[in-house]
Amino acid sequence: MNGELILRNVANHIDLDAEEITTFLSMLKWKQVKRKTLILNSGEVCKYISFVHSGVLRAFYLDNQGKQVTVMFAVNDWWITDMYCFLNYKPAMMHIEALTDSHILQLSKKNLDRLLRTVPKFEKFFRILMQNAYTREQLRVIERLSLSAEERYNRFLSKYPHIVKVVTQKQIASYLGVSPEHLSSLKKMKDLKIS
Amino acid sequence: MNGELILRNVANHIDLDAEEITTFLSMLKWKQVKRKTLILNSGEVCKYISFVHSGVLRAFYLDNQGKQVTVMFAVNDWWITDMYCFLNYKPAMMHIEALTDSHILQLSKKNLDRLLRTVPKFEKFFRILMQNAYTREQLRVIERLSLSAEERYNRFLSKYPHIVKVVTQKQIASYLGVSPEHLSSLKKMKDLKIS
DNA sequence: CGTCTATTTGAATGTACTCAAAAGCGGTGG
DNA sequence: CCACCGCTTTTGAGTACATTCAAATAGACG
Repeated sequence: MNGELILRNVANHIDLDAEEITTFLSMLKWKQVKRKTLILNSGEVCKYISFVHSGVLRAFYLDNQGKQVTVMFAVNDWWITDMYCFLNYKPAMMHIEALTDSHILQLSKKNLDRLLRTVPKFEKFFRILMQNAYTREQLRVIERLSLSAEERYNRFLSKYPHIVKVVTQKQIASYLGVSPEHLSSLKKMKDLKIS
Repeated sequence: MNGELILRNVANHIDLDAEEITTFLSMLKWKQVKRKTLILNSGEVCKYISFVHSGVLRAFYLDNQGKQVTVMFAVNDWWITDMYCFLNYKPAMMHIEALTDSHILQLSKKNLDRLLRTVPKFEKFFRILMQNAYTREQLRVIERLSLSAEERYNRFLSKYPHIVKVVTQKQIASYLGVSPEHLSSLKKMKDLKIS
């Protein structure tokens, strides 16, 4: 329960001196959340970007038929927020829920702006964060457009084995864009092939 | 044929003094490309990020069945590259072609790195560029997962009317993830509804 | 003007969805 | 500690949406 993990996360991309570390840490708010808690509700302003120290969170969008669309999962050492709404002070489109009891560190938009002004190095850090998020999301688009449901499922399994262990199949289905029933039948076909 | 457009693009997010402007411009390479030219081929290292001064470009991915998947369009005042491969010196996954005769300004990875070191303000500029790219791509994922082909087509029409005018229907189909035949029939159904 | 590609049209096919019901699993309270 | 409850997963049938293939038409470019 200290800031080591997040500091290492930052240190992957930029070097901070002791004072900058203090400034940064002072802007973060520790939060402990229980399983099934929503840390963000659609409609409310998304004030924070959250770093997951431990646990698993999920962002999802409720479409107009009430279906949950899983936008992202976040396990420890990941950042999560409704980025568009966070950056633009807009009401959130997404919900963010804890899938397990979790410890998170929250940085408010105000503190982020202050941080970027006072410690410009963080511009670089967030540039890289955004770069990675962008290229990951672009790859997801490409895979959605060029791969079958089965291939997408296999890639998910090999890319995020640690996530597979901790989320339900229904949630994976809604991330991949297939119905849970169909995902179930894909799994069955896979088993038949093996045996 | 001067740097006004790109300087205004940059000035939207950061303020540069005369010297910084000179430095920046000196790192750019003007290029004139004819319709149907590939400025990037899949497999070759993606050396440049390109700013479109005039014309229309398209990035696409060739899937293992030889089908073209349109990753993005870029009209004037937009940036385009195979971001992942550009940033990581990897062989490109995409092709980038000019759909019309175009004027572009190219910034090499080396110059970008140098620019970020010598004019740190550009960290902010590229952070914002990446932010916008990320949130746009995330919205695309959400729309792909929650909207029907018809709705996605309608959103494309209203969001990118200027692009609709200059690209073929087949290319739009491959951006939206539907077959060109099906997009054609969607259009027909729309016409019937109106009349 | 001729050629090449895009678009349209229609038929047959397939992939994935919806709906309904049964089985499995985990968490909770008695 | 066990029994029950609720949610997830599985299974199957029927359906819908979108694809593939083939052929005709229309448009764009040299």
